[in-house]
Amino acid sequence: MPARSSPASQAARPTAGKAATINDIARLAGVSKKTVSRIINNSPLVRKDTREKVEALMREVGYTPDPLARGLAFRRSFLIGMVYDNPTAQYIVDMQYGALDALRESGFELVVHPCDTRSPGYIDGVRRFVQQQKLHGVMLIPRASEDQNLVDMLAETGCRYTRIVPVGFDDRDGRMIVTHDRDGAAEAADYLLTLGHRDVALITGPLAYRSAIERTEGFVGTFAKRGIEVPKSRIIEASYTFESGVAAAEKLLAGKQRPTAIFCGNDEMAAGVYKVAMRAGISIPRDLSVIGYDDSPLAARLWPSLTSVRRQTRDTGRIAATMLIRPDNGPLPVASVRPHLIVRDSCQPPA
Amino acid sequence: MPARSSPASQAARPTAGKAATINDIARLAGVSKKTVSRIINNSPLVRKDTREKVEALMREVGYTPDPLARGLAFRRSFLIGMVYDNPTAQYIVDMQYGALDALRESGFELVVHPCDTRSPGYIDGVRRFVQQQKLHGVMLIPRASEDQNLVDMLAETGCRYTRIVPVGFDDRDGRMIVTHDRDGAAEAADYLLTLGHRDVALITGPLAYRSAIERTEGFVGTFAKRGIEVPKSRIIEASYTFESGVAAAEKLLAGKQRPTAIFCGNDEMAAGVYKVAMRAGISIPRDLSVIGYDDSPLAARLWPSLTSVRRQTRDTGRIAATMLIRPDNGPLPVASVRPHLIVRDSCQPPA
DNA sequence: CTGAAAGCGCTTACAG
DNA sequence: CTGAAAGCGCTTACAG
Repeated sequence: MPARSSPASQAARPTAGKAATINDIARLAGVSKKTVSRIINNSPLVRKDTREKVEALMREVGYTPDPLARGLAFRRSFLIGMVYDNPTAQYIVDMQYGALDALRESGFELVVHPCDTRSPGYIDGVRRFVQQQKLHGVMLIPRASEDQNLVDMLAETGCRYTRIVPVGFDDRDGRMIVTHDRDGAAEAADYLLTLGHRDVALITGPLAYRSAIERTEGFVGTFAKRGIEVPKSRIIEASYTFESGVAAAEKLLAGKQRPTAIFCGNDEMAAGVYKVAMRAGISIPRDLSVIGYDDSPLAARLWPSLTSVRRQTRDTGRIAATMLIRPDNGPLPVASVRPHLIVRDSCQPPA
Repeated sequence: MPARSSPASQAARPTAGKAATINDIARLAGVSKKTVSRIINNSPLVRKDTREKVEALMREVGYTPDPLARGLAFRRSFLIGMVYDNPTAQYIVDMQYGALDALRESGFELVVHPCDTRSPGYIDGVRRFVQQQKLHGVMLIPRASEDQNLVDMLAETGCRYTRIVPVGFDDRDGRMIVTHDRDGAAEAADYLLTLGHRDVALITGPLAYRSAIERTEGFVGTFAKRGIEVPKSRIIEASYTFESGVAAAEKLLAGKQRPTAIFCGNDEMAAGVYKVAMRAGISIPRDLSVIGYDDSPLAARLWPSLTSVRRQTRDTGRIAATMLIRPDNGPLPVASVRPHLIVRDSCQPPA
């Protein structure tokens, strides 16, 4: 059989149907595949002109390395996991958008993993997710991010992670983004103080979560600084749901001694306050001022539109993902995101 | 060097730190790795007792095949992509939950890919996503699912897909889930007719989308069957946003000749109607009945709570993902999901 | 700065 | 029904 029809000489260029591989690039460029590999991985051990020649070729051929093959050799995939236990759809979607902002053109993809932190096996579920997929890293979203058992498991398996948490968590590794909830609540309190409110109430999320504690302390503390104590009877612990907001509002708005303003731990519960007030003929904001937290789509759609504390959710997601795909995995400075008040139509000075 | 300390004899059991591989299982079970591979892939060409023995061993060791290695050999990953261009967060999250219901314990994971169908390069973006990740399949969510160019690109690259679409799309391949929007709108119309409404109005989504057309025709057609024509002046095309709902409602509610009821193509626009009505002192439902579409969280949180058409979003996502991971890739019967009306407090007979 | 060999953990194609 | 060889497209470990 004549040697000239050897497969090697036929495959001088990759076929249109099949994608080019590292071998094609190496052969076409006249270098070893190891050199191509070095270029893919941004190794400094490549001469500049070699790098440029090969990179031009890769662009021309439209070559991108196969993440499956790279993952197998690296023993680590190019997938970022997002682990969350949060009922607020807009928050989750914003966080996903933010993460994808950072991941775009990076070769990494985002794999979603909602879970139920109250179910006993959930940590094992995350462990299997992380280990089977050989995840490059995971983003821990509130409230799952507050679970130290989850973080310990991740540290034990050696999986890198970033946590999105309020102030008050151990920051020795630096891989966290701190959401200054206290500041957001304080800004809401300042605003109400400025309007002249003195008799205010608070509907908080479950105080088992640090974020709920931070928001409560931020609000109550700001009034305390002005010498105004918010009495215990004006603070109701609810569960971040609409229904729990309704129940809390019913208590607060029952008697004659109503507060002139209510600050809610999220917009869902604020919507519950709206419902109770509307039903009772209590006019917002004339008879009652209301402030929410989250600045969810709900806030602008309620009537009157709801003043609320906006979180930088998309930015937060972007920062968290950026941390995970940094080439070096050393300690990082702790990142901070600050909430701020969006003033709409739900507050005015007390009557 | 004595032969007894050979690596092979030391590695009789996989180490605690390292996960077992197909080689460990094969050696421990006394079969070839090819036989283990057949068992992983549910090949019928394995004797029953061999299969049971090996499966027991895999459970005992806690073995799961590496999706990276399998993907490399198969030339296809174990990832399902979700491609969407939809602003409604709850809809997207529900669809993700549904897909994950189907993917749980299957070895597949869900990779999200939001995109902007109005940007010129978006189809190339999806193509790169699909090809680089060697996706097992993609779910096409409305409204991206209506884009024939997208579907054509996918067919060309050989990537399997499922589309979630209204009635009216080519179903030769069967890989679609039909969301009978027309029926949902008809049910809303029937309900208003039963309450006695005759002078009704309609705020639709962009009629460039088949789903908006279906909802419009379902509503108008049901009135037509009763001999009632909905005049063109009572039909306003908006863009599914809150703001566009506000603008449409302002037109419809301006003069003295107001309709007694308004059906909206989604809840966002219905919230816009609420805002305009509230501001104008038009009482819902006394002076005006309103129906939305989506049954989003907003519906229950508005006051009065909004009657709305519920879509089986989570079921839809589950069915779409189930289709994609079926072992056979042949033609399938077209799946159907039916919307239904959730009656709340926003409608009553006309004054 | 560059490369040849071996390996990551699976499957395909072939043989029996 | 079972298996030995080669290969998927990369990287690691070593050598130069």
